[in-house]
Amino acid sequence: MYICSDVNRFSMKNSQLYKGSLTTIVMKLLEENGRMYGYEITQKVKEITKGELKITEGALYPALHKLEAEGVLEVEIENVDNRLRKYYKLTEKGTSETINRLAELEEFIKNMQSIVNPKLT
Amino acid sequence: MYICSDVNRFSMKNSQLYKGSLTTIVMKLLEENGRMYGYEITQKVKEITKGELKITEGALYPALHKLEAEGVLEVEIENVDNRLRKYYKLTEKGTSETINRLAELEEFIKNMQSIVNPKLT
DNA sequence: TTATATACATAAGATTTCTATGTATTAATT
DNA sequence: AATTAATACATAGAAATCTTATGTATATAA
Repeated sequence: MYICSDVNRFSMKNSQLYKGSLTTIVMKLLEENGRMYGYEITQKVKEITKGELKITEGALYPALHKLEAEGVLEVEIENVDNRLRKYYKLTEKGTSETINRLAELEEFIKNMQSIVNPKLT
Repeated sequence: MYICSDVNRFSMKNSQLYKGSLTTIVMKLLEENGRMYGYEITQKVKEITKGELKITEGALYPALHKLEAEGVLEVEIENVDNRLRKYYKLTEKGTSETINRLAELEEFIKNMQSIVNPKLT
């Protein structure tokens, strides 16, 4: 019988703000690191944000599959220590898409800062 | 007969990134301006972001109703030029919630910048 | 031997947002 | 005079995304 030991498998209080930013984060990390597999992405994000953002598997894997279906990512399956790994990397299309996404992110951050701190604008 | 003249009533290419930030934006604007009505909020955001972010009515009005139901906002209905206006302002609870939200927003922006620009971290 | 870490997956439900439509008044344009 | 645009609210259906929960499987640490 399978027993699920639910310790730290999920994010707990991820701010609503992160909604909509998952694919941008994934694409940026892949641009930076060449290729990564799903689990590695979750760990990397946790590390970068000092544990503040925990990407859930239920969000990540479907997102990766969608990006692959859209031709943004391509996958290489490997076997490491008898364990399956699916390495993802940006396609050519994905690379140019990432440039757009990062520009959008910069604009977004600028706009949010304008709203939060209208004096500086 | 009613004819809908659909010019500029909706946002067009709002980045996915804005998903999840609507209530934070609304709360911050109300903290800043004391009280505002829905239409005013849409115009203010358009102005602040120089037309880049256009809040849709289909998103805003349900969000305002929900925040009111949660006790974050309270409403004062007024009649101006034969037109209905519903002014919203933060409740006491809403004011303290806003402080939390803005802290979360700062963290979020910091984390997103860490991801985009890992060298500076 | 039990739990944790690694590594994938999907389905149900909740939530949010977009698109489209609806009503109504006033102001501007043609 | 008639039409369009602007002001001001509203809601319903669909789409998209994310959370929660569950499932399978191997390797390692306690």
